[in-house]
Formats: sequence, C-alpha cells, structure tokens
Amino acid sequence: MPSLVKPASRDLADASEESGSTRARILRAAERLFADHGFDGVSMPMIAAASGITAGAIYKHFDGKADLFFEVVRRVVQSTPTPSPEDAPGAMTLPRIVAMYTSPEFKRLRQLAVEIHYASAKHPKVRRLLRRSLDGNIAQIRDGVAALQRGGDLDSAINAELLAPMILVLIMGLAHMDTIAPQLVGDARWRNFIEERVAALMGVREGDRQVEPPR
Amino acid sequence: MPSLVKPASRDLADASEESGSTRARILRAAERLFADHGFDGVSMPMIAAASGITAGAIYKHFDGKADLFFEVVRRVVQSTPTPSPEDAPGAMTLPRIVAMYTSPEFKRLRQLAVEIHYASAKHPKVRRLLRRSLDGNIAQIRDGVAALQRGGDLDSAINAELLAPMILVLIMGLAHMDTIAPQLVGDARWRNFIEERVAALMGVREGDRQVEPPR
Amino acid sequence: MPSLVKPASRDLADASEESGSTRARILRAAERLFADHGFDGVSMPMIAAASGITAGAIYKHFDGKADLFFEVVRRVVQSTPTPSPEDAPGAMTLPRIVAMYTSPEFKRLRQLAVEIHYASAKHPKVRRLLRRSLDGNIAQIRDGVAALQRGGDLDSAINAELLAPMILVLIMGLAHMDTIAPQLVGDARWRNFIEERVAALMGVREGDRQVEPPR
Amino acid sequence: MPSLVKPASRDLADASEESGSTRARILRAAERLFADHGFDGVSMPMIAAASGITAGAIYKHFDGKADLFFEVVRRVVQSTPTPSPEDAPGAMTLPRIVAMYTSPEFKRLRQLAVEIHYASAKHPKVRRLLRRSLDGNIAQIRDGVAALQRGGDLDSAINAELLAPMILVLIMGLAHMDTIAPQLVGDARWRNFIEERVAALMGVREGDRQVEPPR
DNA sequence: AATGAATGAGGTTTCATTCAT
DNA sequence: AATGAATGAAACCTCATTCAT
Repeated sequence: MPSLVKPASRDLADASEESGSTRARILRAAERLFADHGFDGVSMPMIAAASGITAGAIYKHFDGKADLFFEVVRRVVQSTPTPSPEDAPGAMTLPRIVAMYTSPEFKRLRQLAVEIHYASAKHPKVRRLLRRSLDGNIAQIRDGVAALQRGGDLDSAINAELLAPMILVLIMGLAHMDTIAPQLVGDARWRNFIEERVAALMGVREGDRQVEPPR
Repeated sequence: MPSLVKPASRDLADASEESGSTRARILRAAERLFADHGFDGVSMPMIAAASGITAGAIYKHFDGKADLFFEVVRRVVQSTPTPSPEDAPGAMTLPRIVAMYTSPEFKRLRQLAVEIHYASAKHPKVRRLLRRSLDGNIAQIRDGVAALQRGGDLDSAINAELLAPMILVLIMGLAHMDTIAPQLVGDARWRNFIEERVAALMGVREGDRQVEPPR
Repeated sequence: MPSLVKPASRDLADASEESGSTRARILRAAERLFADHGFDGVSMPMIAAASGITAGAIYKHFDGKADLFFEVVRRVVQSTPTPSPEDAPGAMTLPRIVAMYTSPEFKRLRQLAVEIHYASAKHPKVRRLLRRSLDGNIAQIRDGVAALQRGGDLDSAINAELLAPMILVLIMGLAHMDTIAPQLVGDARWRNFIEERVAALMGVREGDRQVEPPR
Repeated sequence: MPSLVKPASRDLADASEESGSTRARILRAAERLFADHGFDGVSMPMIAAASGITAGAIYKHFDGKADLFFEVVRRVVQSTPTPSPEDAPGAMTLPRIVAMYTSPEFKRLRQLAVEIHYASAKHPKVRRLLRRSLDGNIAQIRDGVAALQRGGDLDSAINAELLAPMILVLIMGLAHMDTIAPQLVGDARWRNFIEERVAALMGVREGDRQVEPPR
C-alpha cells in the first residue's frame, strides 16, 4: 500500500525510462505497467520492452515476476516518509493529508494502492509487507490522534484505537475515486469537503476546521 | 458493484454447488471463485471442475469467460434491492447500512466489490455496468440526504452532492477491511464506531446518534 | 468432381433451404457451405443452423461429417448427366461444353470441383468416387473424339487417349478461373475464345470452328 | 501460386530437415506439410515436431500459423525466376515450360499451387500475394506472345490478351494432374503431347512444332 | 550484463460426436 | 425425428523461466 498516510515526495519528473541503471529502468517501467494493467495484465516481455532490454535480462536483476513486483511494492511503500512529529502536527494535518489523495497527481498512487491490496490476497510476501506497513500507519495515526486529544485539539470522546483504521479505510476508499466519481478528481470543492468532513470525523472542534482556500 | 448501499438479502445458505440447474451451478461456482481468486486467478477448467462438468460445457451456457464474469457481476448488482424510501428512513438508516459492511457475512460482498472495481479497469462492459450502478447509488443517497436535511434531521450546511460520493468512498474502503484490519471484522465496537462516526460525517445531530446496542 | 463434362441441369431455383425434407435441407445447406468454405471451414453446427435444426439431428441422417460431405459429392457427381451420344454430337459440342464453365452460373460448380479435388487428397472414399467419375469422363471424351475422328470431323493425327485427360485438365483449370482472372467470368469474348481455342486443341478443321454469337 | 510460368530451380536435394537454422528447418518442414496436408490439415505441433522443436518455439520466428504459411507461400512464389526474355525465347519456350509441369519432380509444386489457390479463398493476405503474382505472370506471357506474334513466329490472329490467362488456366489444371491422371505423371508421350498441343493452342505454325525427343 | 532460442505448462476456445429425453 | 447438454480431444497461442553464448 503506497504511502497511505503521507505520499512519497519522490521526484517523478526524472522518470524517463531511458535513463539510469538497467535495474532502475526496469523498476520504473514495472511500476508504471503494474499500476496501469495489474500484476496479471503485465508480462515479462512487456516490462522488458518498456525497459529497452529483453525478458531474459530481467532475471539478472530480479528472481522472477513476483520478486520484481514485490520490489516495486517495497519501494513504493518504503518511499512513504513517516510524517515526522516535528512537523508541528496540528489538528488539521491528517485531514489535509487525506484530502491530498483526491488530487490528479496521485492517480498512480491510487492505482498502486488498489493493485497492492489486490495482490496481497494472492501473494503472502506482499501480504506480510502490506501488513507491516499498515500496522505502522495505524499505530502512527493512533498515537498522533491520542497526542492531539491530550493537548485538547481533538475531542477525547472518540476512540483513537478505532479512528485510526477508519482513516485508513477512508484513504483506501479514495483510492477508488477514479472509478466512483472520476469527475471529482482534482476538484477543489471536493478536496476541501473531504478535508472538512475528515476533520469532523476526527472530532476537530468546529472553530478550528479552517480549510486551505482553493488555489 | 455489489450492493454498495444495501446488501442483497439473497439466501446464501442454499448454495450447495451440487444442486440446481447446470447454469445455476456454474454461476454459483463462478461467483465464489471470482470472489476468492479474481478474474485472472480463475480458469475455465477450475470453474468447470467446481461445477461438476467439463470446461467445454460452460460454453453451452455462456459465450466465454468474460461473459460469464459479466453475468456474475450483473446478478450480484441487480440482486441489490435499492433501499426503498418507505422504509421509514430515519437519519440513522444510512449509517447503519454502512456499518453492516463490517460484518463477517459480507465478506463475499466485500471481495466481489473489490473484484468488480478491479475488473472495470479492464473490461469496458463491466465498467459501464458499474458506472450505472454507482450513479444510481449516488443519486439515491444524495436525494435521501437532501430529504432528511429538509426535514431538519441532518445538518443542512453539508453539501449533499459531495456527501453522497464520500459515503460510497467509505463503503468501498470498507471493502478492504479484511486487509486493513482483519481483527475488526465482526467486532461490535468497531461496527458501532463506524455507525456513530458516519452519523457525525453526515451531520446527524448529537442527541440523535443512538446506536444499536451490540448483540 | 461435379459435372466435369456437362453440367447438371438440376433446377437450383427451388433450393430455398426452408422447404423439403430435413435430409434434403441438410444436403442443400451442406452443398452451399462446403462450396463456400471448404470441408474444414464448415462445422456441423454451421450446417445445422443453415438447415434449421441442431447439430445432433444431423446424425440421424448421416453417419458423420465425412459421410455427409461424401453424400454431397456423390450427388453432385451423379447429377452430371452423361452427354448422350444421340445429342447429335458435332465437333463443336465438347468445345462448347468446356466454354460453359466460364459462365457466372457455374461458380458453385467451379468451387465444388476444387473442393472435391482437394478433399480427395485426404479422404480415400472421396478419392475413389472421384476416380470412378474421372475415368468415366475420360473414356467418354476419348470415345467421342475417336468417333468424330473416324467421321472425319477431327484431325486423326491427334492422340485421343491423351487428348481426353488434357480436356479434363483444362476444365479443372477453369475451375480456378475466379482466382486467376475474375474479371473474365461471364465475359462473352473470353467464352468464345475458350470455345475456339479448345476446338483448335482438338483438331477441328479451321472452317468448322463456327462459334455461337455472343448474346 | 508457385512458379506458374517457370519453376524454381532451387535445389530440393539438400532439404534434410535436421540441418540448417531453426527458421530454415521450420520453413522446410512447413512447406512439405502444407503441401501434403493443406493449411487446415497441419497443426503447429505437427510442424514443430517435424522441425525438432516445440510448438511454442515457432512463435519466436513467426507471428502465427497464418504468418508462417504466408512466408512459405511468399518464398515459393518469389523463388520463381521470371523467364528472362534474353533466354532467346523461341515460339516453343512457353509450351515447353507448360509441359514441364507434368514431371514427377514438380509434384510439390503442383500441390502447393492447389494449396495456395485454396488458401487464397480464405486468407486475404494470401489472396493479395497470389493476385500480384498472377497479374505478373499474365502480363509477362501476354507480352512474350505479342512479341512473337510481331516477329511472325505466332499466328497474329490469336488474342494475346486472352491467351495469357488461358495458359495459366491450363497450368493450374495440370496442378491437378496427380488426381486426374496419375498414371501420366512423368510419361514422356504425355509431356510431348502437352507441349505440342499447347503450341497448337498458341498458334505456332505447323512446321515449327518440333518437340524435344523423350529422354 | 545481456541476448535470443527454447521449453513446458497452461490458457481459452471450438468441434465432432454421443446420448438421455 | 429432434433436442440440448455434455464430453474429450485438440487447436492456437502466451507466458514465465532457463541457458548457452
């Protein structure tokens, strides 16, 4: 699951598939293809062609298709920097992060999130990795929420232990946004609405729910 | 999209795969297999074996694998009775429906929901069907919410036009519950929490958020 | 080989596939389909559909696909009335018959001729039937030519024993006319040319080569 | 259509199927099998077995069965050296070429000619290729005949435009020789007869029809 | 590090044929 | 006489993977 809490800030601009080490080119091509077509929709020859090499050569770098997919997943998951607590985490930080998932730039991330959840049903390795990542995200959200509750920024009556998975559930739901409501992708009103409603969900007090103005 | 708003009440208990017409047996086996392994994870011989026939025989009943999947999807979608407005729709009806998706009995439904969304990325026919179903669900939720707002049961300040897709997003997120937080499936506290928080999301006034007591 | 020497005069007009006994309907549909698509290009379900019945029913009337094809062939071959000698067989009779094969109405016959030759390479039963038919045609032509030679209508220096198969070879070549020179099908000049040149081939004396005027 | 005018002089003796590149072995096996059993009578596994590889491997060299067939056809067609006009083309050149088609060595060619005509009815690609080849052959014969007519070697009263397709028709008829009169394959009298009669057909003046003595 | 040929398994699908009804 | 369900074999083709070069 890529970057469920805070998306990677990797620079995607450099990702021209013709540059870099062969291994990097393979990973880049595979990430794009897996996101677009899914694990079963991609063949080794497809990845090879997109990487400018032949299928056999991939096996010099990865142990097989599953291993390559796993590596793509691992990188996407790990490239999620944990939102550091020093970031002056106000009550609106998490709502804002959730709302970011509605933006057009996160399409790739949304696709991969679905893809990884899907694959986790079939590949134990992926499942274990995803499990670890999810547990980390949940713990992190739970602790953050608890701290804000102690500080009086959030309604203490809300069970932080259950709120955390609910936030992840919502984020995962947003990963299906392109299917459920494609016309809302990138819509500023929608983004603000999500931000504001997540705030309500979390128990941010009415007056503090100031939302970023639309660009 | 199976029963995103209100799940089908089909009796799943009779589904012994050895009884009924061949066509019904195929559909039953296919529904289970597609839910468990996904479209690409299931082969015609697998379905045939589970139906007690040979692969070729399936083609007497369906035009191909895609057609069979489509039919499975169509049946699941259509078996979703739209929650009739006469059901005395109080402000807590929708939160309760959403919360139902956390129950163990809905595992099949959660799986198929993910599967259909996934397939819709690849099969235009499935996409169109899903689109229609989603649009119907959105309109229905939106109208229900608007009615309740007019009746003073919901906070009128919340944009019903945007709330509707958000509810669907949340339901779709719950379809991934078995992955995100498997230990919460069937947990009464979790179910009540979802119900209560969805109510908050929708703007149900504080005092009305009486949640069903856990069984 | 259908009607190599003189085409059948069967009335093709009544051949609406909806009328007649089932057996007749099957044969009619099969004859058309085999001519159009070849033995391997036709399936039992195709023939059944064109006959208004189901595939299984064909087996009540024929022992199998090969048997049905064989029967189609047999009928076409046998429906070739041997050009009776009493038909006042002048020197130009045979050239005229050969030239008939260029007409549009004989397309079906040309197709089936090719089809049968083709099938005879694979099905011994067809081969034997064709063999018998060909030997009959050759003998008949040979005898007719010899008679005309004795009567002084044809050049006696030409070996009738070899001329006969050559005529059949030419007719078989004309069966490929639609491929070799489709624009000449039905062309009166071409038809007359064939008639005139076959006459030359057979040794009809110059002055007797009066050709029918084009319609 | 292979070598309708003048057959290829490729050395067929080297065609042991165990030697040469894989691609060449496949082509050799396919040429033989297609000639013997026809397009539909040959399966990829058959060709693979005859080539000493597995069916899947063929797809590394050809895009599919149709493509392989097409390539076989293309090679046979192109290996037909057009009879160069510098060959001192006397009036008897064409009759001699036609007569060559009666020889036992041309069995493969006769088979493939039939096979290609047959396949052209079903495969547009083959049809186009054949069309081009036939048009070339017709033009070439027509021009050769016209030249000889101008030189006084052939009867100018005969329509060269129609004679050319008739020659091709005759050659195509000879492709069926093995069926029509198998006992004549390789028969010197038959060969001379064909040569002499084609000469008559073309209008070679009586005295010039000197036929090669039988070997 | 990479190629390209090859394998072997597996996929979907079609088909001739059989048989109970 | 006909149906319709079913079989079992075979078809074409794709794929992940291996390996000699």
